[in-house]
Amino acid sequence: MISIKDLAKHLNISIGTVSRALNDRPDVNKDTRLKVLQAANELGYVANQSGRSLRQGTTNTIGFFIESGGENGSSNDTFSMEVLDGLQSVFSKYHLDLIVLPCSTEEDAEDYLKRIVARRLVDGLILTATQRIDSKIEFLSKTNIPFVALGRSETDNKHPWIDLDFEGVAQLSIDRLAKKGHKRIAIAISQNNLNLGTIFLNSYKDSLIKNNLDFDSDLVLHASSNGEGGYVIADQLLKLKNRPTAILLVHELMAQGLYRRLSEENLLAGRDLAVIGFRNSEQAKMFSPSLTSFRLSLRDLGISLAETLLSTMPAFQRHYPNKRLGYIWPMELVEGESDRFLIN
Amino acid sequence: MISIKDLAKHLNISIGTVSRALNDRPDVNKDTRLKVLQAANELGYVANQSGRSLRQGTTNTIGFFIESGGENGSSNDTFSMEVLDGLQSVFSKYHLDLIVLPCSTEEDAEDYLKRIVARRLVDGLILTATQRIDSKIEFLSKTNIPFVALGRSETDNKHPWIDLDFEGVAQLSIDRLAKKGHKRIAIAISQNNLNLGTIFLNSYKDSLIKNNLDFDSDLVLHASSNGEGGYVIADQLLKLKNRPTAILLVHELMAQGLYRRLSEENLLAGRDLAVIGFRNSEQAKMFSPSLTSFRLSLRDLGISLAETLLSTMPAFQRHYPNKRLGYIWPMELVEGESDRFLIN
DNA sequence: ATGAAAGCGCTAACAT
DNA sequence: ATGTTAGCGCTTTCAT
Repeated sequence: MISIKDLAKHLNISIGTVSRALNDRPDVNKDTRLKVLQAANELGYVANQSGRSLRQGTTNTIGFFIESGGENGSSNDTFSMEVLDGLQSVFSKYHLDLIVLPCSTEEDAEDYLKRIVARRLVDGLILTATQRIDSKIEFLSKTNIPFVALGRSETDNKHPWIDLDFEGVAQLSIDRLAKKGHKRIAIAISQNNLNLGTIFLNSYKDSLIKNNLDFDSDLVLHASSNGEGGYVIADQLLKLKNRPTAILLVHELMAQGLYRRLSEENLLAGRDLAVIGFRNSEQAKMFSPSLTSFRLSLRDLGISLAETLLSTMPAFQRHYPNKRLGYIWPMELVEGESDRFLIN
Repeated sequence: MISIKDLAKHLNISIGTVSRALNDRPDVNKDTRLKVLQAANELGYVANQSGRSLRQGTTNTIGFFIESGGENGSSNDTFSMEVLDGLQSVFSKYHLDLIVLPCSTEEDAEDYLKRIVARRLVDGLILTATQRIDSKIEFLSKTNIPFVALGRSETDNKHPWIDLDFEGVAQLSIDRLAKKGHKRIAIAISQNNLNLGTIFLNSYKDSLIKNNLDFDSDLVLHASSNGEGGYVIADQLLKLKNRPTAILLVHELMAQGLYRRLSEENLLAGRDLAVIGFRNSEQAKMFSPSLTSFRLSLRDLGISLAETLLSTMPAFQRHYPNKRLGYIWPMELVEGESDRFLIN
């Protein structure tokens, strides 16, 4: 592999000049710059990142933290891809590379982050899998590495975050169902430690009150955020002596298992039970009946995450002067068939 | 952030000894080593990766290449997570970190890889999104960076690869459907450039011949590998004057849209049309009717990918002496309800 | 068993 | 505008 020394020798100029030319410094002759860039291109020279990082103390790399090993029911799969693309569309403007840092199930997330930070692998981090009490946030706040969290947390150290509008979704859903005459509305929330469950549940309660509906703890169902979880929830729901007429899901994947369990009893969403899912994924439309759920642009979310992060990084914040610290990402109702019917 | 110099000063010994102690060199006093490790732990010292990389010419990092921006219909989402976990379970034994390298839709994959390789970001690569003719493979073969491809390619430069058993799936499926009396069996393949489509289609043809069934090009349907694609395919299928009685899907996500379109005509998979999906994801069981498809352990696949890669890396190949270059990953039929019925 | 020092590739400060 | 050189943090060779 070719180094800057080789390139300089090849051109018969000093490595200093080569470096300056490649880094677009102003104090370099136009012709020289051209020659250098051309030679670099021809010989396929790209700066060794370790050399640069060591010298500059910066890696030009942003890390996107996730937890691998989808067994735990999050499986936010398709989600990430589009978000990643949005992130990259911003970072690429500043020649920042995005890498995904998957923390294995076998490793403690905080230990993992400690290693990443200490090794100086990235200049900034995007955090996911935010928990209600989150040691990752606590740790990162102590270091001075810039980061932005996807998801609110009660562990709030004045760090920037963006979260989905769980309140809005819960409220709009309950309002809508109440208007259709539903009195007993269940809610399916995830059983893991993520913060969103709590937020969603609280908004659900508030919205019930607003609509003069009674809260019944029997109607709060817990399961994992996937198809299986939906099946379990439908099963619990069917066993209730006083069944709800509607249900609100914290994760759209749950709909699959829910529909399945209903069909086993010859019941149908949108006829026997009103169902509202959470995120309007590409799949929502393909359910039968199609799932009423909430749309958001994941790519735009990625863009906003990137901009928020950059606004906290000294080298870039001039580009993004007035970013908010916390931001609730709006979601828009997409009417489906799954909550079509009215209660007399 | 603390450096090895600080640590050495703190302990009143030379940085050479500290380095040796931390790297488990034999020629260091037991007590010294203990003291160093303890101090490192206390002060939270972790070696700066750039410094190490620069000196050693190695990064102790493996890259997992993917293409971000799921619009293109691959959306292999949940897939990756489990594979990643398998990979990490192997790499962690050797203190190798795994990072995911998402190539944005806006960037050419080969250019992206060139940058990654030239910057010396990783010691080895796992390639995905393998194409029939794949410039990524061609490029990587020219460099001397170790890599393993997930997916076969006609661009074969004696590089290691692992691929799913498309032949086996096609053959078992056709045999099974033929045995149930089906004479007209359609196949839904992906419209992108990935190699798997070709392989799947060829095996399908071969298996038809083996079962004395006629090949009809009308029964080869193309669409994107997602719910939407399944909808489109069902639509095409319904328009055929001479409809097939069974269909084989190259991607299980297609089943969603297919079921949907069928339901719009009051048709049902497993009663009016036999459907066999590809991978038995967690979702398959949650379809109604449940989807006959093929199981594989993604975690084990990840483990095998990792081992294959290591077997080509000089520093590790002694641990994995006799790995094959190419390997077809077996898949096991899981009977569902979607192909239940018999043709008289 | 330990210390001293070279040098990996790069950028930036200083010199010219 | 260009050349020269120190030094980022680390490992490893050569002394001792």
